[in-house]
Amino acid sequence: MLTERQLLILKVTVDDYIQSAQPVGSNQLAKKPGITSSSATIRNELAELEGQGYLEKTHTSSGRIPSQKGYRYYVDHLLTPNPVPHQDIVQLRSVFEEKVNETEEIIKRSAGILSELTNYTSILLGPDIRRHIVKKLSIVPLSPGMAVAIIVTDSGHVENRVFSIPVDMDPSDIEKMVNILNDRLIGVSLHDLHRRLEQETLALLRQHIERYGELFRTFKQALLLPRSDNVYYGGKLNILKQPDFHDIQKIRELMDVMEEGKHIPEILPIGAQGLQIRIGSENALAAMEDCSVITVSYEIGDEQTGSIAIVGPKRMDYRRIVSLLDYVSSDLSKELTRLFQGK
Amino acid sequence: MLTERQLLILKVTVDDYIQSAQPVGSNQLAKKPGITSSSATIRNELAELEGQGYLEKTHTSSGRIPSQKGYRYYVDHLLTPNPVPHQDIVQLRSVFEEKVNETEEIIKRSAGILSELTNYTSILLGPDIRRHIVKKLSIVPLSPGMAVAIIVTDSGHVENRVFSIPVDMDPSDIEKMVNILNDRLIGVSLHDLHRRLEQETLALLRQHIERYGELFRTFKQALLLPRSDNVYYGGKLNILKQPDFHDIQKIRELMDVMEEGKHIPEILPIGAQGLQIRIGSENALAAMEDCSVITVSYEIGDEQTGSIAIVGPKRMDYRRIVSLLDYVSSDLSKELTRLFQGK
DNA sequence: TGTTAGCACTCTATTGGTTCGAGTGCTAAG
DNA sequence: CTTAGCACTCGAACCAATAGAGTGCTAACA
Repeated sequence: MLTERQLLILKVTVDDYIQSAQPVGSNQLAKKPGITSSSATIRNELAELEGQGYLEKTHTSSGRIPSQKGYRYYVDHLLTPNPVPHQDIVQLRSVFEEKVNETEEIIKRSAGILSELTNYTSILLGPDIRRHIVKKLSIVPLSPGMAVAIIVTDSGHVENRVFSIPVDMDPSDIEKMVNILNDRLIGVSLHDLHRRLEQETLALLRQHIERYGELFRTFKQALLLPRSDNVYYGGKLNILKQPDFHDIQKIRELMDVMEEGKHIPEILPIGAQGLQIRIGSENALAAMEDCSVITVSYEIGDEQTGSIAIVGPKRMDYRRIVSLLDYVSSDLSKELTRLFQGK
Repeated sequence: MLTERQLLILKVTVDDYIQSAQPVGSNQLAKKPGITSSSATIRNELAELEGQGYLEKTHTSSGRIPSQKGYRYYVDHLLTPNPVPHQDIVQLRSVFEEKVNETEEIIKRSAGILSELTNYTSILLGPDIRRHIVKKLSIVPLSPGMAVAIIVTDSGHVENRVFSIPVDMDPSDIEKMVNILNDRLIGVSLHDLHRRLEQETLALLRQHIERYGELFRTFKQALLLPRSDNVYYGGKLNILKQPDFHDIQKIRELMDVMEEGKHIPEILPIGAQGLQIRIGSENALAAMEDCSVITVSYEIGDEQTGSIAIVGPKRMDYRRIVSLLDYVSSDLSKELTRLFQGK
């Protein structure tokens, strides 16, 4: 195990490397405030830390950099929280100062601010819209063969799809259908919508509407494609600011992974509570083996949850980001719950 | 002016450079089919073309690369169209084969395919939504103090905003308001909506609804923010594939410009009809001085227009892209008009 | 026994010199 | 007007030498 002095040296080494991105040597460390030993002693300790796998050398006579194990130990045991600066708080709070009412918009803007503040990339995951409850359904005819279906949920989220209807459909039939749908489906979650649609309304529709078949089929199909995702990125380009990423090939792989929100399950530990840190190869994706991801969950009301993540180089400023995410998580939980609680 | 042989040499030089990204020398050119002169003659002609500003050297003893003027001459006078390959057509047509009915979705997917096909970045601009016509308005109460306003347009586009309402609002008053709004505003364009809202409905609302003031104010405000933009990008990351862009700083500037759809007016010649090519510094933005942008407009019905653009390096494959955009433009015009004409 | 000064050693990064090759411009002959 | 020939230029690649930062080890010291 590690002595007090070794812990100190490990911590200072990681801190310094996080700050400078340069391998750190014994002389440099000896000069740091808080360290009293001479460079020779430090050299011995560094050798020991390297022997135990916490540090690495880039080449035989270079300074040390933290290994994966070193970072892991650092975040698990050596991380001292530091308060979020007032300035950051002001900027984060600005999201709530403008009168923005949509959950989605708030989350989106938070992502932007978070990435600006950190110079890393942020990923915010909104609450699972499938748990939202149908508040109202409507169908608006557009042209003889087309109509748009609209679903409003209790959160104020609006889903809409254009679908085709029989050309000579009687408008009153559409109205009847909307009435039946609303009668039966208000209060149902989006998750259950499709099933309930079939179970509860099909028979009724058959009973009251001529030529319900074609209409019902395209309508059902329209609702099937769950298109909109609720992932918001901030500062995807910040990757380009990090000196750690100089290989254009690597950058491309990384941005590719983040491009379409397709790999979210692999990037974020969904469902995990509280704060999670994944360092380097702890990430599921090969493209992210040089990255660290810090994730924290937040809650809206008692049921719904979302995630906030920061993606940066392994050499990211863990201390700052952890504090920041802690703050944002509780702030977002509080404000979104407040916005939501009136339901 | 230029002789026949000079024109030939200029064309072959540009073609070769577009293909190889390497400065092209006299020996190389002499070997090309279609060129009969010796390398010495070609050297003389190259010197002449350089003298007239069509070609440049990267250093004293290098081969030639096209100058801005050279590219300009090339696209204006030397571009011979080549038919769009069957394979590309198949891929482009696939957008219309799936039953996607939303204009926006079609445009979005076209952007994706176009970028895949070209390995450049595509920007598609949808028709100006402000010209769309209101088909239906509705207000759905969410919670005591909140409601969501929904506007459906004739194109099937749905705009929605959450806004606050007086907490003890009478539900029947909201219904009245919706009736008045629909009565007066259906058929109005989104562009005129705000003005007409005030002119035509305010007096009526005052007459029929208690405490219309607060409701009307927040409703109006909600409709004011014209949030959603109708710009779709495809393959933003393709920039990273181009060997011309190796400087990470440049890449960042470029991606920055394209990030938020903020600089669209500067990137695209909006309103221009037909095909436009902007080469290098002909672009308005400094970040794009190493890029070329090829733009083509398309029409939906007789009134609405949009733009399709491809952004690539100056050394882009003008011939291929021009043909491709010509095709896509007419195809998109045709299909979207068809989708739309039933109105 | 733990700490430290001193020193030889290692490895990188930088610099300058050399060579190789592709390409040019010019001249003179065809 | 065209072309062969040749001297010249410049970048890229390679190599050696050097400086500098850092290490590991040994021996002296508290």
